[in-house]
Amino acid sequence: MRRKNERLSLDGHSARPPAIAVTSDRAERALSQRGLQFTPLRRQILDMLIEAGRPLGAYDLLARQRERAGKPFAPTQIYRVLDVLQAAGLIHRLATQGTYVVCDHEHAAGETPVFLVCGACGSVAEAASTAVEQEVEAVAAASGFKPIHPVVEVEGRCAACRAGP
Amino acid sequence: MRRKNERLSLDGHSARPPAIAVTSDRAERALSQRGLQFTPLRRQILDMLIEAGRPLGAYDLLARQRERAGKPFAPTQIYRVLDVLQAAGLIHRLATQGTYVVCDHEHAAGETPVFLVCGACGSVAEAASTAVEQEVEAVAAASGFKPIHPVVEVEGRCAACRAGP
DNA sequence: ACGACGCACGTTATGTTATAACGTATCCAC
DNA sequence: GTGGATACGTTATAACATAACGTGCGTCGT
Ligand SMILES: [Zn+2]
Ligand SMILES: [Zn+2]
Ligand SMILES: [Zn+2]
Ligand SMILES: [Zn+2]
Repeated sequence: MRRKNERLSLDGHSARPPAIAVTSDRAERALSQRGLQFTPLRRQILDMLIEAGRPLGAYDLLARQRERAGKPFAPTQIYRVLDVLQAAGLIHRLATQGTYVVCDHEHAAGETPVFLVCGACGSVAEAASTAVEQEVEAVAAASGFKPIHPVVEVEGRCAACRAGP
Repeated sequence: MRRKNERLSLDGHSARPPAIAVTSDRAERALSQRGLQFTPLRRQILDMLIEAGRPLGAYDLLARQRERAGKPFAPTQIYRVLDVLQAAGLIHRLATQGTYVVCDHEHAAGETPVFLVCGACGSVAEAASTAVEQEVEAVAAASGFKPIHPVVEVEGRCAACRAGP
């Protein structure tokens, strides 16, 4: 049962900018749709994640923000910003690592994000798959379970690390 | 005796042998195949997870082991045991929760474990799906990524919680 | 004007999960 | 008997996350 409506928007290696650039406009819209604002602090945290081009931990962001602002910051503040950005669909949390990464995609309903995490170089690529979503749904349906938030993270080896040292 | 996981764990599409109980024999075999031993400490931790019938955190296990032994234990010791049991395929770590749960299945190659986590009652059912494995493989192949360890955890509502309060 | 409300941010403290680094003992192959 | 692998003990620290409470500010209904 091969589904042909698969969308595989894979955006290569994390060193490169995302295919769908996360712009101020996108963030602005995503937040204001929810009655929230794209404040300077939120912009700064999001910018850090964009610039890093890879997942960062909350305390990593905390340290960078302290440098950047020259002021003390508390973990709480970072986590609050991360919660908001995540709720707005601008970033994802990687459960296997406890890190946060910019979202590459405009997610349509019926698509599950799939994260390809290279165990060698640490790069993470985000894809979105309707087929994975459907198969997960099938597994859940078999036990009467209703999926709300599927998490799919795959540890493995990226193309670059398979090719050379 | 605590209520065991209900037999929700089906796999996607193919008939497969029913989930097996985790016995001492299974543990003994799984470990010795790797040149490791099923020591008293390892047995105790595994037993706790079996008796609990649900995922437990490392520090939860630590506290129980301290009670049980009347001796002080260090987190390191627990994590070492968990690492060994996980490597032997006897338990799984749930990344979304930071907890550990006994494995329900004899996993065949080509099957991805799928965890159905009820956000209402906290129950976790394990399933195994070849279809999910294949679709994840397809997504990975599109970017030259080689999957080694797929993680699939689905937050949602279990059959019981959908039925009534 | 005024109060009630929601959002955004600041601050202090604490809780939870996981690993580093080093030491001891045992067994077994060479 | 030396070296390697396994297993366990101990101390300390790192990394991730939340609780609880307070301030300021704009908006809205009255
Ligand atoms: Zn995304
Ligand atoms: Zn790589
Ligand atoms: Zn399993
Ligand atoms: Zn439930």
